[in-house]
Parts: sequence; C-alpha cells; structure tokens
Amino acid sequence: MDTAGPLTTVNGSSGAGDLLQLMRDGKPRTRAELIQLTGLARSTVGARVDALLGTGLLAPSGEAASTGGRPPARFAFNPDARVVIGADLGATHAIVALTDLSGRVIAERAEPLDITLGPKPVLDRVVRTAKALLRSAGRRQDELAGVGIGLPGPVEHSSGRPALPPIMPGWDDFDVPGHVSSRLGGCPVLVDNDVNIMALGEHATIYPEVDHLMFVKVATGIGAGIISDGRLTRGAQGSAGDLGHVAAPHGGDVRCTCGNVGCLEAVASGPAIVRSLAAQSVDAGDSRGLISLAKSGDTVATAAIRDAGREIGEVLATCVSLLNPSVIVVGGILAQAAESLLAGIREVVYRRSLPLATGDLQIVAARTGDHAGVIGAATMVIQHALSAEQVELALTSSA
Amino acid sequence: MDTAGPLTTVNGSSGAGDLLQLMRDGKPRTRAELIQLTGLARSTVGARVDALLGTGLLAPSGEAASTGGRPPARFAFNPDARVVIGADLGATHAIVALTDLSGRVIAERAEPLDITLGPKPVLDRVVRTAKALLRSAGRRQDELAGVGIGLPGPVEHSSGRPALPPIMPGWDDFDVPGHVSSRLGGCPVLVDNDVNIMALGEHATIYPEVDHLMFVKVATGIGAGIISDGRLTRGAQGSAGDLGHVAAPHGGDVRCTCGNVGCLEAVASGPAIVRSLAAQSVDAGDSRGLISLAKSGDTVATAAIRDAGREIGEVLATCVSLLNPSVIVVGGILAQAAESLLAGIREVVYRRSLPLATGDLQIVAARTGDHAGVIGAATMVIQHALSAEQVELALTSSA
DNA sequence: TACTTTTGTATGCCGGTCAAGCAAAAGTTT
DNA sequence: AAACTTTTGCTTGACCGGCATACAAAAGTA
Repeated sequence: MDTAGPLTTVNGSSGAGDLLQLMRDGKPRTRAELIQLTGLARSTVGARVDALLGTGLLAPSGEAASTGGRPPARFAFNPDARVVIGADLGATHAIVALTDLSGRVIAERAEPLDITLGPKPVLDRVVRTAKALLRSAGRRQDELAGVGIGLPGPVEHSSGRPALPPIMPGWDDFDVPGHVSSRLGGCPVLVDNDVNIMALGEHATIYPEVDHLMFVKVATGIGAGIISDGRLTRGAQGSAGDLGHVAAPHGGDVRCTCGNVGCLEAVASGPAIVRSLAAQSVDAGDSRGLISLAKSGDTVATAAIRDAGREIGEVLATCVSLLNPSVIVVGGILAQAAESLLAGIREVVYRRSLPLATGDLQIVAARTGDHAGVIGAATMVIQHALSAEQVELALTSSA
Repeated sequence: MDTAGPLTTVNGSSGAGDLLQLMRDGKPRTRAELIQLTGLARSTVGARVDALLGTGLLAPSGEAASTGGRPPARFAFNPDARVVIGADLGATHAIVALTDLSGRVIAERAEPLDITLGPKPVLDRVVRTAKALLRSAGRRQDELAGVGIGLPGPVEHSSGRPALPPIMPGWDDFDVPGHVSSRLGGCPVLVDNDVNIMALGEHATIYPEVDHLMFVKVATGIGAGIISDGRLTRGAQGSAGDLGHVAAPHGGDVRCTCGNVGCLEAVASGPAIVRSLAAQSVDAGDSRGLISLAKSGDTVATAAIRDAGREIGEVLATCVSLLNPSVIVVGGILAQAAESLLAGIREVVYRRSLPLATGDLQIVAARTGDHAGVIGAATMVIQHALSAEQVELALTSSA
C-alpha cells in the first residue's frame, strides 16, 4: 500500500533538467519530437513537460499542422520565465543590464562609477541600479534568477573574491557574492574577470557551436578569455588569459606600469597608441579620441592602430599555435577601429601560424559590442541557473 | 559463476563503476569505509564490491585490526587484473611496453624503426612486438585492456587518424585503430600525438592532483601537451601545443624546415643547438652527442643549451600568462641536460611572468624519463578502460 | 457522423537502492 | 570454554523512476 501521504504524481521531475537542455536552443517542439529526440517513453516525456510547464521555463508555442487528427501542441523554451542582472564594472564606469534567460537585454543603464571607491559603495550602487531596473521592467525580485558581475581584474571565480587586483584598491579578497546576495534576496551571485565574461557572452550568443574560441580585449589593458572544449579556461589561480604583460616582439625597452619592460600592453594598448601618436605630434587625447580620429580617416591614427594590431598579432600567433582555436574575437574599445586593428592582427597571425592551425581560423570583431560585458555576465548566470542540476533542484524543492 | 536464472542476484552492477573510481588511488579500504565514503547502503556497497571482485579489478588486501569483533576485510584496486600495451613511435625508433593498470611497466622493448616505411609495416611490427611481450609475460590476449599509440605528428584523436603529419609519409588519414585492433582481438586502440601522450603520462603518474599542467618536449622538434582543468586540451583540429614554429624572440631570420623564419624549433631544438655548436667549431654530432658533451661538463655545450632554454623560456612565459599552469614539465631528450635547460627556462619565465601566475608555478624535469611516451600511451588506455561507463559496460555484458 | 491523431490518466512491471532483520563467521574478553 | 562484539552474507519488503500498455477524452479532418 502507498503509505506516502499525498498522491505522488505519476512521475517526479528527476530528469526534467536534461530535457530542458534540449529545449535551450529555443526551437519549438512537439511531445512526439521530444520522444524521438530523447528516446524516452511517452509517459516520461509527458511528465517532464508538465513539470517544466509548471515552472514556466517551458511554454506552449502554438500548434503544429494536423495530419488528419488532433494537432500536436508545441512547446518552446520561455526566456521570459525569469530575469537576470548582468553588471560590467570598469575602472571608471558601470553598466548594469536586466536580461531574459536567453541573454537578450531588456533594459540597461550605464553610469560613471569610480571603482577605487571600494567594494561596498560600488556594489551598493550596482544593487540600487539593479533594483531600479527590475522595478522599471515590472519584475519582482523573486523572478530574479541571479546576478553576474564582471570586474576589471583577476577574480577567484569559485569564491567570487578578487585576487590581488592591480587597479581596484580595497577589493582584494572581498566577498562580492555575499555582499550582493544578501541585498538581493539571497539569489545566486557569480563573479568573474571582465574578459572571461565577454568571452562567455560572445561565445554563448554568437558562436554557440564553436568549441574553441579566444576573446581578446584591447582597451586600456589587453587580455584574453579562453573557451576550450566549450568551457571557460581559468587556469590554476584564475589568471589565465593575462596577455597584457607578455613580451611584445618589438617591445624594446618601453617601460610598463607593471615594472617590466616591453610588455604588450606598453606598446599596443589604447594609451600606448595615444602616446605613440603624441610622439608624432598628433594629440588624440585618450582612447576614445583615438577611435574618433581613426573613424574620421586619419591615416596616422589608422597606421598606428594597425601597427598595434601587428604587435598583438605576434602574440596571438603564439596563442594560436598553443591552443588551436577556431575563432578569435577581438573586442574592447579599440575594436571599434576594427578594420585597422584586425588587418594588423590577421596579417601577422596568418603569416606566422602553421596551415593546419589556421585552416579554418576566423579572426573577427566582437559583435556584442558595448553590451559584451553585461551580456556575458548574464550568460554566466544563465548557464548556472539553467544547468540540469539547478533546474532539478528547483523542481524538487518546489514540489 | 552465476547462471542467468530467474533469481536475479540481489543487486546488479550499475553503479559499480563509480565505486571503482574511488578505489583507483590504490589505497586499501574496508566495506565500512566505503559506506562512509559513498553514503550508500550496506547492501549496495556489498553488491558492488562483489561485482568488482568478480572482475578482478578489486582484490582482497588483508584484514584491518579488529576492534573487539570480527576483523573487517580490506580491498584494494588490483592493477594486475588486466594489462595494457603502450607504444611510443618516433621518427626512427619504436618503444613498446606492457604495463599493468596502474601504468607500471612490466616489460618493455625498444627497437629502431623507420616511420617513413609507412603505416602497415610499422604497425605490424608494433603488433608483433606487443604479442611477444604478452607471451613473455605469460599473459593472454584477452587480458589485454587496450593499446595506446603515440605518433610523432598531429593526430585526430577521436578517429585515431594522423592529420597531415609532416614527417610521416603515407600515414595521412590512415585508420590506425582499425588496423591494429583487427590484429589484436578487437581490443580498443587509442592514438594521439606523442607530446599529448607524454603530458598524460606525467600528469597521471606524477602529478595526479595538479589540474593545470604543461608538458614541453624538447628534442628534434619542440611541442607541448596541455592539461587544463585536469583534461587534455587538443584544440579545434587537434594541433594545440604546436610550439615548434612559434616565433622565437631572438630567432632572427634563421630559416626553418617549415619554410618560415625564426621559428623556435630553428633556434632551440636539438639539431639547432648542434648547429650552433658547429658554428663555434664544436662537433657534437647529434642530439645524443650534445647531451654527452653537456654531461661531461663541456662549458660551450652547457652554455648553448642554456641559451636554448632561455629562448624556450621566452615562449613559455607567454604560455604561462595565457594558461596559468601550476606545473611545467620539461621532457624530451634535451631534458637529460636538465640543469642547463631548466636554468635557462626558469630564468626567463620567472622574470617575464606576473607574480600572480608564477606564485606557485613549478618548472621541473620529466620524471617518467625515457618511458614517458609508453607510460602516457598506456595511461590513455587505462583512463578509457577504467572510466565508470566502460567498467559498467563490461560488468553488464559479462553478467 | 466516422475516422484519426494527440493527449491525459491509470495500471502493472522492472531494476536499482534502501532499511531492517537474522544467522553465520571470525575475532576478543572473561 | 563461554560470552561478547563486530563483520559479513543473505533475505525481505518498500520506494522510486522509468517503461509499456491500455483506455478514454479531446480536437482535429474527411
């Protein structure tokens, strides 16, 4: 006899997470298609679909054409079931976005914010903005699946604590997830390096099929996020991808802020290019000014950017040989002068790398643009919240 | 043996593979300890232990001290349950070894073998040697868990076919596993690049706890095998780690066999060092001669090796920044002059890399020595054969 | 209205796991 | 030698997830 109190619904929800993974691509499917796709029994698929409909993660999506009988109902992943906050903190600005579960930005707010103010004031500001975004979108806090934060420095991802960040005084070892989570109803908070996050965002939204990708950010600093076998590579201390202080082949003995000489960042970053222009009596002001110059067709500026691209290309050629990626995405503010920068990079990489490695290597500009950071931060949270384990945990606890 | 009668033995073997993973460390344990460790019920653990005892993968290992009652029986992983063949093919030699399931070499045979003879004669020779080793060790062919083969060129690991190898004429796209497996009773045959295989071997046998490791082979060529997050990184076309034709910072315009100039291999490989000594009127002969010279204390030779180390170090510094490994293992014949080579490498890497990345970075010589290749090849097979899925598959099919 | 196809619901079966109990085995203590 | 302890083997009953099947209701087409 069934001693268990309430009528235990025919089937629990155990494998429902796996089914959701299939639906993540957004394509609507009928039950029959899911049976075909998973090889599960009809009753099992039915139960799991029901469970996912209950959470809202799956939603009806019209009917398919009838073949003479009752038309099958279609279901699709419902990105609006919950929302996510993605935050991209730079040295002097913060962008906070509210996205749906597909990483689409619903609302976004950018504001100047000096990261040197320290973690508490900065994060409190982010939290305030997040709450404002939620409110303006008419979403409740319990619809928030989580918060993703990108920081301009090394972060130990597993704990969410910055690790000796050079430009973030007061942030070292600060418990970012704890501080933010307690102010947003205890939702999950994930933190990572800004470059890793951009790599994640570009990979998930533009190149989901590509298993080996490098995202290179060229701005005030130079860094890379590495997707290898479809997963982000963080390295032993989480400092993987730190290309800024690699030796540039023609770095000479230009002094770098890190104390070393000839670093890539000292010859090919935004400020470095501005300096080299200054030496040629062209005053670009800052990176932004440099981009304006380049866009206006200034040949000295475009040549300087192309030279920087060549220098970066030399380093990337080594990276290509080492990692054999299929795609290199170039982002950061300098990528707004993509033609010149990419021309320099491509020129060197294709010359220096072996045919086997460059066979189907693409070198392209980032397509998520200014949003790269926030989209990536949101993507990190989405991947976590929509993972099979998390979904099943949510289902069993709500049942 | 159990007859497959109606009385289905209390418990099947489904989760037995997981339990074996716990025992892979070789430590003997009692049933009680396994219950504690896995959280499974006593009956379940008992059934799984029985199943594994049946395969021989687990074996009794004495008794533990009694605490007043019947002393508990101890069990340990039994590496002698089956054997593995590891083969390391170089340009001019072949080493074939018979190992147990812990990767320990039981018997080994090295013989000169010209790889340019083409796949069939070479592989047939390997098969013959493998059979001889099995016979001399008194092992039957059905005790063979599989064959691992390392080849001196790029290999598509998933299919086991060489991919446009530069020094292996006739091997391109040859079905190595098919050819070998059909001659050895259909056992699994896994193939990979020789450097990847050495990385695997050194990682599994010496640094099992390290999640991020680079193995750098310095010999006729220069290449690296990358372990990232505990897994081998092969890249999009399987050519990851190909450091030989990366630009060396002081490569100048030395012409390389690849057609490019200034490649690392053209200035820091064995033959390159021999050439540079020749220019100083020192005749080392070949790489082997060079090592003898260095071991005899020849200062010109050791200086040249150290210089090569510096050159390699420059490239590795970039790799360290990119991948942030905990350990760099240097192997290949040149590592036999480890003091000089490592001194050069360390000098540059520690100078050029950021403190965060070098914080706990070790740069060491390979410890598996000449066996690195065969042990790695065997390790690759062992990891496959002892994976949870494979073990359970074997259990269910034998039941 | 008759036919077809999808869907919901109920039921029995199977295999894996757990919890509990009992008896045998193999020690230690008195 | 007898009593006690602890491990181990074996059995039973229960639960759970998933499968297969059956049947009826729903929602179309012919």
